[in-house]
Amino acid sequence: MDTNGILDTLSRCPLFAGLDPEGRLRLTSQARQKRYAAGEVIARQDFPAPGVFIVQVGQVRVVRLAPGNKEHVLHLCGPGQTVAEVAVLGEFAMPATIQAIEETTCVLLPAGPLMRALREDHALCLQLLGGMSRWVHHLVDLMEDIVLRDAVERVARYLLAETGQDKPTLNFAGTKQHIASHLNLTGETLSRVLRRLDDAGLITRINQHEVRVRHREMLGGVANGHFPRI
Amino acid sequence: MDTNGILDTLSRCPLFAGLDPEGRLRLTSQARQKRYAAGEVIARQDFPAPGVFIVQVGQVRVVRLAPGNKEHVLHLCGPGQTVAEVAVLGEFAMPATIQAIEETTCVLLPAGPLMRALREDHALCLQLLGGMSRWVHHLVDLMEDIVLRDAVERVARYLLAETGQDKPTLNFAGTKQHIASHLNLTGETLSRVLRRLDDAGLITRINQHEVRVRHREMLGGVANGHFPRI
DNA sequence: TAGCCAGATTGATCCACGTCAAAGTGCCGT
DNA sequence: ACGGCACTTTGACGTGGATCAATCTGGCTA
Repeated sequence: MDTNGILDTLSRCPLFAGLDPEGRLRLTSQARQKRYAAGEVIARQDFPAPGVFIVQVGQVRVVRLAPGNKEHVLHLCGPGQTVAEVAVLGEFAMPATIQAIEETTCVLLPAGPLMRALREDHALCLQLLGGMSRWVHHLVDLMEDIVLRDAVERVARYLLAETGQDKPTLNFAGTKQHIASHLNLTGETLSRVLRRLDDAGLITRINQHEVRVRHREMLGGVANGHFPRI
Repeated sequence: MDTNGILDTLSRCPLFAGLDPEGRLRLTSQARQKRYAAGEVIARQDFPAPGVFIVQVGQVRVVRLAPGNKEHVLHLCGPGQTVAEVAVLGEFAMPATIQAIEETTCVLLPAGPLMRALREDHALCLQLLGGMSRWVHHLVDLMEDIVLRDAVERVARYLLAETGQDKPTLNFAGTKQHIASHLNLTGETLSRVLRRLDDAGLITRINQHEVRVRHREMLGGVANGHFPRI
């Protein structure tokens, strides 16, 4: 087992980075590395969480499933991010399914040892508390987006959040459907919105998987409800 | 200052009930009791959180405000429930406004002392971690409701959640607008939905403020997408 | 290189819910 | 008992985004 790799992953992960090396080492000894194919389900909604997963390589989606083939992508996670903390720490069934959307490797910190570590390690406890607050904050923001903003605003905000003026190009991880679902849109609507933004000259669709942001500040205006007259 | 009352409130509050009496006492010594008129703002979005509030008497709403006079009620809290934990523990600005919707008294645990206590008291830390997970869980559920279910289903679920077969009658706290906003509906739509459910015989609208659930299991069916043919 | 297939795009149509407007209801103070 | 006022209910109408149904695109296999 690649103990060094695991240790390394832990120190790169915001949730565990603040820990003292000794505590990290203790956790590492219990951890396992897991590999998943694209599309594979990592942990299933309504089942107990096997532990906390830290994404090492690849991309993972957290998706809530509901009757009638409905689904909603709560979160898209890349390397360094953690999933399933909530279910583990709250000791309830997974509120959502975790699925790899490309070939992915994760570190799994099994629930039992983690909870035991938690009972002893105060620093770890504080770290996780912070991480959890950030989760709530993120969810509230997501909620605001979905409830209070229309499609164009949501897409504009997403584009701004995922790019910077140093890195104006965004290439979509996985399918656009996943992104659309994350923004609570259909693929069709996302497509149409991107077209409108392109027509307005705010972005350029380079190809199916890449978009370049042209005017950040104007896009910011759109995100706040001022779509330029056509 | 009513120290006994505060201690009592803490032991009744799920978040602090598990604490040993000594720890509770320490917290109590720093706590203050506050009284608010109906409609008064307790803590404002985007400002630092003064501390954690525990509702003693009355009713409080947690509401997210957005440009364009838009708002969304994230949570309605009664006695024993806590608000603002997230902002305090995550050490960021309040993601939402807290407002009394009737005459209300709260216990305020100021942020500084609470964080200091947190650094020393491991049990407290674990308690809060659990509470936070429950918050996330609640938000994810709320999200599912809003994103994946239609108006009738949401109202049906709300009615079921707020009543029991021993207590089939629900009387609305505050205005119906607040409830409607919580379910991401307008007052008008809520009104229409209640009427339809009444017409179908599933509930009875006793008066403007009270509803009686007649057929729990049928309402459960409605909540899962089977509205009876008219 | 042709052919295939998943996903993306575009257009046409639909519908749940919001918005606006007009009663209706019930509570309060005088 | 009478207004007045805030909230609710109901109706008429508009619309954003979903749905359905063709193409279109681009990567992969043979």
